[in-house]
Amino acid sequence: MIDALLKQECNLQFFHNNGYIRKKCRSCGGYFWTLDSSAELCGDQPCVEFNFIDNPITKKSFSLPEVRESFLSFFERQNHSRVNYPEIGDRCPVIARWRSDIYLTIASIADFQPHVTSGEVPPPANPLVVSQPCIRLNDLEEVGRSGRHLTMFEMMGHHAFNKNIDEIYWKEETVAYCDEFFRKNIGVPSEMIKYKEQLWVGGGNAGPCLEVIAGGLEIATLVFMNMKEDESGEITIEGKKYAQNPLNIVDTGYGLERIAWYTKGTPTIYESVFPEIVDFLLENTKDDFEMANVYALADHSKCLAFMLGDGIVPSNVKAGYLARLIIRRSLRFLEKLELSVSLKELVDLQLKLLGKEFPSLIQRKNQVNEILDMETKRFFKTLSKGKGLVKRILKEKETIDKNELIILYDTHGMPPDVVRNIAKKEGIKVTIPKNFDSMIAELHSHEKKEETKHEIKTVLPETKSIYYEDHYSKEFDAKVLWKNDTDNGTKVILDKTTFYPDGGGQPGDIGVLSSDKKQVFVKLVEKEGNSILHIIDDDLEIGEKVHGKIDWDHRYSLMKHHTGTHVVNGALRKLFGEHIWQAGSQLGVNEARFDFSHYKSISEQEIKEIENLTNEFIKQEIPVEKKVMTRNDAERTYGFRLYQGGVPPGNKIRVLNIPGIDVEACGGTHLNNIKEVEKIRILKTERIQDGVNRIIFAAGKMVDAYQKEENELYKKIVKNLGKVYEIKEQKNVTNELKDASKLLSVSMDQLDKTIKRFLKEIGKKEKTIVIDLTEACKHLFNEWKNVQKKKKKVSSDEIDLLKSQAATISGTRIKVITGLTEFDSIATAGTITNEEGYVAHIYDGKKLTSSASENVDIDLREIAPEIGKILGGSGGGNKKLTQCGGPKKNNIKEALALAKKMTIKLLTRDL
RNA sequence: GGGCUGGUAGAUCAGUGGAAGAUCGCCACCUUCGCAAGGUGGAGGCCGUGGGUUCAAAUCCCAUCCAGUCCA
Repeated sequence: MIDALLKQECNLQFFHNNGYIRKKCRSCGGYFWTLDSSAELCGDQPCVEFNFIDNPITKKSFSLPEVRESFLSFFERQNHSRVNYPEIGDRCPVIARWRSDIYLTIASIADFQPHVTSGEVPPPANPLVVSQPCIRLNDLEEVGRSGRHLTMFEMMGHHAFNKNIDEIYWKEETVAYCDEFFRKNIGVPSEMIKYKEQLWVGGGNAGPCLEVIAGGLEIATLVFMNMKEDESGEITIEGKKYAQNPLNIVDTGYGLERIAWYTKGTPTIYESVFPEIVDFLLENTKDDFEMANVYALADHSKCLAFMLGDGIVPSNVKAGYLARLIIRRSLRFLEKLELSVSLKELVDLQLKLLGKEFPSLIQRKNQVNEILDMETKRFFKTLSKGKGLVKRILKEKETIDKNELIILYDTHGMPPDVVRNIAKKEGIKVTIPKNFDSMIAELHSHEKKEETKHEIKTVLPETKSIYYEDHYSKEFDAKVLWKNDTDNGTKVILDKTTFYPDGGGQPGDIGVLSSDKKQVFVKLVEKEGNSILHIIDDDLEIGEKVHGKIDWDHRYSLMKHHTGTHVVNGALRKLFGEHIWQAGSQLGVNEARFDFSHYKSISEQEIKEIENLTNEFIKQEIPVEKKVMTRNDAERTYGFRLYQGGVPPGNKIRVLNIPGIDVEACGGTHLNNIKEVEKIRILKTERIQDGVNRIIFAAGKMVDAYQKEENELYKKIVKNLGKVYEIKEQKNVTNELKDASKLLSVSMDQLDKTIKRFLKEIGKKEKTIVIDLTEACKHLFNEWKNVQKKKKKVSSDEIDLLKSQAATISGTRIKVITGLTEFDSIATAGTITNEEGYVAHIYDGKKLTSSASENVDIDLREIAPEIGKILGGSGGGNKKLTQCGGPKKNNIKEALALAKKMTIKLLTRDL
């Protein structure tokens, strides 16, 4: 059925007019179009070998920029527009910021998915042409070895989006353009080109396609995307049903690097793509090396130049992990090649070479350098830690089996071949299972949780959102359109509202709705589609007219925090660089938290800088622009920077612009001028993940509230300390509290409690004069440590005193001691019985320790539980040392008496 | 987003419920013309933090913070 479909779909007038004939490949059975009537093979791999190596077919050999420019300008002449974005120019970034389903840009069409391809958003231009840098990590192992795989490549594409079948152009023109481009611009003779019929499937779409093959190499793919996955579709492909797509999309992909390679005919693609880098590596490597490693490293370093240059921050999550993966692979290739250059220098060279064609990359040079430095250090630290681990395992077990290899890699990041090398040096052979990678995959394959979403679709009346017309509207009149009683309360939908629903990190409004009869409280506001649901604590009737009023203090504080978040974001970017990107955000009435990508933790100094810059911005009293723009206009004007908080659906997006500071697509409610934020104070920063930091800050009045709280805590602590420490100066309260909690290694809310405890435990009476709180805490901590030490070190006077109370057991030479001490009972009893001939039972107020000298033949475990019982507990230990205790501390005399009695009984048993 | 580790002396790490250890480093002394090395002795620990279980917790349980690592 598919064969028939393809035959019909690919039966183009172009082929017939130009003398092409349709043939069936003798090897793979696929159909292809060719001018060569004697051709029996489709020309694709593996049916034929490459025949352009060392034998370039074109007259001219093309460099990458030459191929790119030739392509772009050819299609410009055919009325295609180049895409263009501020900051990066004629392309999209390699990190797919506008998409939530993939991390990396994997094809030129990815630039336009999902909104353009679904028909929801018009294309930025139609038709258009782009040379899109792409990254694919699927065939990582093949890179460098196969001679043709790359992780980073450019996919050139001319795209047309047809609402009707062929309003722009469709199959005939596509093939004609392609033919002309290859013939006239690149110089590929027509008779060398074969068009192979295929079915293309991917990302929920499908369509017929023609693979353009020359010299055994697929140099372009022309996809005619006209189907989409649909349960009620009539065409079945690979078990899934497809129906007609509302758009007929021309999706072409021309391999920039492959075309250059084809014109140069070098042994592998790598010499054609980065000749300078390959040469550079060869100059700097030692004699004995594998060429595949040179190629892979050349590729990876270019990939990194794009990843890091486009702002990916290495991390253990998401796209950041992919960057780290490539960094670590590169570092290992560097080691294997024994190169005298660092990864940083290598990527730097790549940036230098790419700078002309991709100027935005080189602007991030400093951050890229710093990131690579840090990542290199981190990797070697991991390796040296792992090395110790491997050696310890070898010492213990003298072998490393597959389970240990898996643990070493999965938990400790030790690549198996590195483990093998370490073991080899120790003279132990380790075999790596062939299916190691799949074993790791298997390990992780059970982790996915199936999320079942039960979407009950009920048609709800729509609500008009007043808050967008005026972010400051506080009251309104409306009518109840719908209601539903649930466990959480009654939900009502009004015809219009200014209650903001919970979403996008901004909590919903609270307030009241009043009718003629009563007033109900709005607890929660939710959004479902285009309806806004108010969850109320009482009941309202459908059709009732209500007057709504939101809790303005609540909302205004949220707005301050929301606009404040954007200002903080802008300040961070200004201070640290363009790699700063929102990773999450949650607003509150009291405070807000903002997560962002950055490659290191924020220092105390930096916190001050962020705070200062943010407050400086606020003082500039910049008006906030709120506007609704079409997606294309917004992207053209502001770039992908817009999508900080995720990608909004639809063609119209709300743009919040604080000129010169920050611009984002944002559906929240905002202030009219940033001066209304008043001030911002950073309460805390933390590193929530590798490569992701969190700032928690307060805005407006809440700053004072936090300051007040801190002042109170400070006063309380100083008062407690006052009995023992006379504090002369009050310095910066925040800093002093921070220092104190750091010093005592407790969190701020534990500070008061801890200081109280320490004061009690040192039992100090006399007063000490100190400069400030910090010094008082230092002093307190040292005193406390001394007390702890003293407790463990028993004074010899105490020992002598106790020994003098010893009673010799009649008929033996053994002395028994029972007594109380201020010192640690274990230490005391232990010290006594270091000398021969003693049994000691010592109580220190917490527990009773029984200890016997080495030469005394006694099992104290017979005694411990018995005397423990008297104290209301139990006891145990080993033969010569037991401990016991319990809550009934008043019974201690009785317990000690029994201990003595039982000791005598046990020791005189055999007499 | 999910999984797995680890947090004990300045560093690297032992320590599976009963008196906190080893190695290196540090300090002092001995040995030496001096250094390296060796010998003897010593200092250095809120066992990440908070709770719980227990007569008793570095150890078991829960939470939390920090660090590492793998996967999507």
